[in-house]
Amino acid sequence: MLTQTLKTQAINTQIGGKIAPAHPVSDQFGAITGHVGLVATEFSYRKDEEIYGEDEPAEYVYQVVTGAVRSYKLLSDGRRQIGAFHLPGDVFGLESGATHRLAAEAIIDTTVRLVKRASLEKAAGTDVQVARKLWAMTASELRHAEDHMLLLGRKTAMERVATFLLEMDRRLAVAGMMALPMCRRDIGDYLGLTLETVSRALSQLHTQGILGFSGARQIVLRNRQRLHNLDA
Amino acid sequence: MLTQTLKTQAINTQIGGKIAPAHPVSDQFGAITGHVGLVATEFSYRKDEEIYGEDEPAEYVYQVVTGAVRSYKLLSDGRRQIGAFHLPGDVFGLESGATHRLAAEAIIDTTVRLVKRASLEKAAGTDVQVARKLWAMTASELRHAEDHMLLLGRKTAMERVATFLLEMDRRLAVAGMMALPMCRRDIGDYLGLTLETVSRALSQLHTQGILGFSGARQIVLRNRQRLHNLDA
DNA sequence: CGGGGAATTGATTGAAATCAAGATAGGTGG
DNA sequence: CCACCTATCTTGATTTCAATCAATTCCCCG
Repeated sequence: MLTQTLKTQAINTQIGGKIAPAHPVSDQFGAITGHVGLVATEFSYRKDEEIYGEDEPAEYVYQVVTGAVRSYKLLSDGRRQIGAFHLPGDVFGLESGATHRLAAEAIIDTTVRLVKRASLEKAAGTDVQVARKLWAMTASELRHAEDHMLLLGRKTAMERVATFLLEMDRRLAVAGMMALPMCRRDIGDYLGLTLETVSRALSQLHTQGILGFSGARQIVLRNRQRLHNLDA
Repeated sequence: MLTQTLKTQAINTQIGGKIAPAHPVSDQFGAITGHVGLVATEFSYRKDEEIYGEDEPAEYVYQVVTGAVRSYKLLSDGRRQIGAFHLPGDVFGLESGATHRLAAEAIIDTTVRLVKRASLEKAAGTDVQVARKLWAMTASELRHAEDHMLLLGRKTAMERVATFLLEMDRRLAVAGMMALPMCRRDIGDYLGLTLETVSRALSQLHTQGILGFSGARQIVLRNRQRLHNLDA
C-alpha cells in the first residue's frame, strides 16, 4: 500500500484533459469535480499492486487515467470472482456505505485520479446535481452487475466469451482492434470459467474466422454479427 | 397487467403499520414517504402475475406489504436468472434510469405499496435526505448483486444452497422456521442450478440432520454452524 | 378424498474442470 | 539487435460435477 508513486498532488481538476478513453464517454468524474471545485490527486500503481482491499474503509473515489484495474472478491480458499474491469475514464471505488465491497488491483501499470469520498459526500449535501450523479453512477454499476449475474448463472462458456469480447470491443477497441490488458486467468475469473476454457473458446472463434490475433492479447473482431449470434 | 386488484388508493402514508417483515428492518419506504408526504397506493397481484416487464418504463417504485416477488432476466431461449427475491418490507423496482432492468412477478398472491417514481425524483430534488436514501437503496441492491456474482461464478452447488438457506433464514425465519414462498425451480434460477440439483442438495442436508422439513417449503435449520461451514 | 402440480430420486450424459505437456512470445540483459 | 528465459497461452487427455432424461412419490388445494 505504500509503494505507490505519487505523481502529482492536490491539483484542482477541470474537465480532465489527461484522460483519453478509447471512445467518447461523459467524463463522470469531471462532471462532478468540475462542478464543485473538488481537489483531485493523481497516483500510480504498478502491475498487480493492490489499490484497496475488500472491506477496507472507503476513503477515496477513483478514476482510471491510464492502465486498467480489476475489482474482485475472494473465497477463503482463494477462488476469485472479478466483478468488473475498469478502463481509462471509468470511475471505481465509489461506495454509499463505509467500506469497499470488493478489492481493487492494477492489472498493468496504472495511473488514477482520486478524490476524497468525504468531499464528495459534502458536495452531494449541498448540490442536488452531485447527489443525482453519485446515485446514477452506482445505478450504472448495478446494471452491469445484473447483466453479469445472467451471464454467470445461465450462459454457456462460448456465450460468456462472446459477451466478453463484445463488451471489450465496445469499451476499448481502437481502429477495430483491441489490446486486452488482462491475462486469460483474469478473463476466466470474470466469466466464471477456467483460463483453459477461455483459451479454447478463443481458439475456436479464431478457427471459425470470427476473430484474428496479433499476439494473444491483440484481438480483431472480424464478424461482430456472428459473435452476437453466439451470445444467446 | 390490467388484472390486478386495486385495494386502496391514494392513501397518505405514515411509517407503515401494515407491513410486518419477519425481522425488524428500517422501513425504507416509510423513511421516505413519511418524510415528504408522498402519496402511496396499495395494489395486489395474484400468483405468477407480472408486476412489470424488463425494459418497461419505470413509472413506480414498490414495497412488498405481504407476499413475495421475483426479479429476473430472460435469455431469448427462455433461460432465466432471478436476481433477487423481494419479501415483506423490501423495496423493489427503484431505478435511477428510465426503465426497469429486470422484470418482476408475484411469486404468490402479493400486496404492494407503490409511489410514483416521478414524485420521489421531485422529493430528492429538494430534500437531500431523500436523495441520500435513494442512493443508499440502490447501493444496497448493488452489494447483494456483487455477493451473488461470487456465488454464481465460483461456488459449488452445495455452497450455493447453503448460502441461500442462510439468506432466507435471516430474512424470513419466524420462530426458527422458514416458510419459503418459492418453488424449487425459482430457487434453481436464483442459484444458477437446476431444480433437481437444488432438491438433491436439500435432501442431503436433511439426511445429515442439518435441516428439517415439515412440507417441502417449511424448513427448520437445525445447525447453522455446519451450514456456514458448507458455505465456503 | 382425489387430482395434479411440485418435489424427490435414479440413471445417464455432457460441458467444463482438472491434470499435464508443449508452444509462444514478451521482456531483459548481454 | 539478438537470444535467451520465463510468464503466459494453447492444446490434449481424463475426470467430475451438475444437467438432462425419466419415473415415482408427495402433498397441497379444491
